[in-house]
Amino acid sequence: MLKEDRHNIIVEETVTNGSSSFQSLSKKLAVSEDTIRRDIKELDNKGLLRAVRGGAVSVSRIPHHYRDRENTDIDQKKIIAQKAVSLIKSGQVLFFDGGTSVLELAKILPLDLKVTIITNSFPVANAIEDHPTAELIFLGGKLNKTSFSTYGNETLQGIAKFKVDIYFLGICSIAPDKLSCKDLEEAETKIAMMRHSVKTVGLCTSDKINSESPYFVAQTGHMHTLITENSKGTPGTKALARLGIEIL
Amino acid sequence: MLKEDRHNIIVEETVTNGSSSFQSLSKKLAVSEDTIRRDIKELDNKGLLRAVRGGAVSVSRIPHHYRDRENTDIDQKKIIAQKAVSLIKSGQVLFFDGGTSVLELAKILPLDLKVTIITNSFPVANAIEDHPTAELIFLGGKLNKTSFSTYGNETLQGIAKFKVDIYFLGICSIAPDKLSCKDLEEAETKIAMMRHSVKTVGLCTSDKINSESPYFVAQTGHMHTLITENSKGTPGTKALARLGIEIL
DNA sequence: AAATATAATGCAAAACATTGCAAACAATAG
DNA sequence: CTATTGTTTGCAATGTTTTGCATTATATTT
Repeated sequence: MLKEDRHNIIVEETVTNGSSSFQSLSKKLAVSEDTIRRDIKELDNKGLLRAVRGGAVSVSRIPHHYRDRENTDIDQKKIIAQKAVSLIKSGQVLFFDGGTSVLELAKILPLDLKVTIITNSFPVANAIEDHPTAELIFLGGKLNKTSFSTYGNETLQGIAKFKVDIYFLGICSIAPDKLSCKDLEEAETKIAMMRHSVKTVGLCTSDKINSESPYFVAQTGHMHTLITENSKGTPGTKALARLGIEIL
Repeated sequence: MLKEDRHNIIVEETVTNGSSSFQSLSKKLAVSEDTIRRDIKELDNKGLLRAVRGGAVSVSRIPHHYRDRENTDIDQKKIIAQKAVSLIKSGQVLFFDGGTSVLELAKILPLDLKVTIITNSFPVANAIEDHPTAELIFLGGKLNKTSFSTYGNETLQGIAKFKVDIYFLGICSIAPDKLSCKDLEEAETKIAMMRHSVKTVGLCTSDKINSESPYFVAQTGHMHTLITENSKGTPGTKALARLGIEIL
């Protein structure tokens, strides 16, 4: 076996599993652990993976604190994303904001869908990068290093240039009367996206229903559809349904 | 058997398997390993495959996708980035374009440097995300899925709002008289960045000197400084130095 | 702090690459 | 037909890289 082949297998193994150990690779490739160690050191230098004690881990463009958030309630978010995707039709233009449920939607976008996605979120952009037919317009602006999205005047002006079909809104907190979030700039972005879309669809794990955050986004009634992972209505969703919001 | 036939078989074997070894080819084609070695060296020169220790690997999965390009000539790019970083002072505002040498510069930016970086490149943005003090302004626009950078009217308008201290220009091709690149939109972006910066610093691995690409960017003379990994001047760099370009 | 596991280092054997050379072969001109 | 030239091929000598093992150093756990 060529060294090149071995390197490819190591990288592949590491990327698909998220990590790999000297032990397992040594057995799998029938070479000593020392050789694997040296291989991984080389691959680390090339930036193809990161060498750690005991083996290697895959390098991810998106840091951990975001990743953690991304992976909480992942099953619920997948259900929500599934429901949301059924609302999208080819040819539409969509706003995606920086929420993690919205990101999940970006990840499962059917490969034959020809849509234009406008976003201020780097993780969303990374997800769409690999999509064959979706077009992406990224909103410029200052970088928020915790949410990995852009904000500020530049971003708001960018949003104002469009009037899109659907805005997929990641919900931080929803009370019976109002939507709110944890960050002033994020709130401003969400407000602008709502104003420049025909229809607003909120994505929300049900634990966020009946919670509040410091920064006001909008009256709940301005949202057209709310998607949660829970199909049978809860008291919270029923109250929102009475306001005329479609619950999915 | 003709040499031509042998070459065809070698390429075919290498492409279908992803790789091939001197040993197996020698047995299969009933010639010595030395001959195979010489064949593969020839085919490598023609670009039909890549010679590696022990055999050859298929060239199909090599540089065309950004994530691969990122890792070619990495050592040279590191040298270039080291030289470039010495030009940066705290307080400056900088344009970084989407070149891979420029990305390397973004990665090694000293942690105490307080600069504002304006870029249209996602990889650069990802690199700067981790930096504690650098501020990042991202230029919105349409996404180019092969270079992972934005382009178009939106991007150009974004650029036009600034007049920065230094533009770090990733060079695709440089001939004695002109800079050029492989993509119309990329060329437009580079032109705009040059116009809206006080000083343009080109980063360029020396194999790109005296090459040409379809889309014109600028007269070479509009660049103030050129950085290559090769410190002792080559005929190519000396010609450029005579045009008044500082060579580092 | 001791015990244990893991990683870096030096080394020698093996695998592989490079170079130079001569034999084999083909093409061309005299 | 023969001499000349140029190319291709295999072989041997020499130089380089890779690899596994033993040793020493460094983390991690108890």
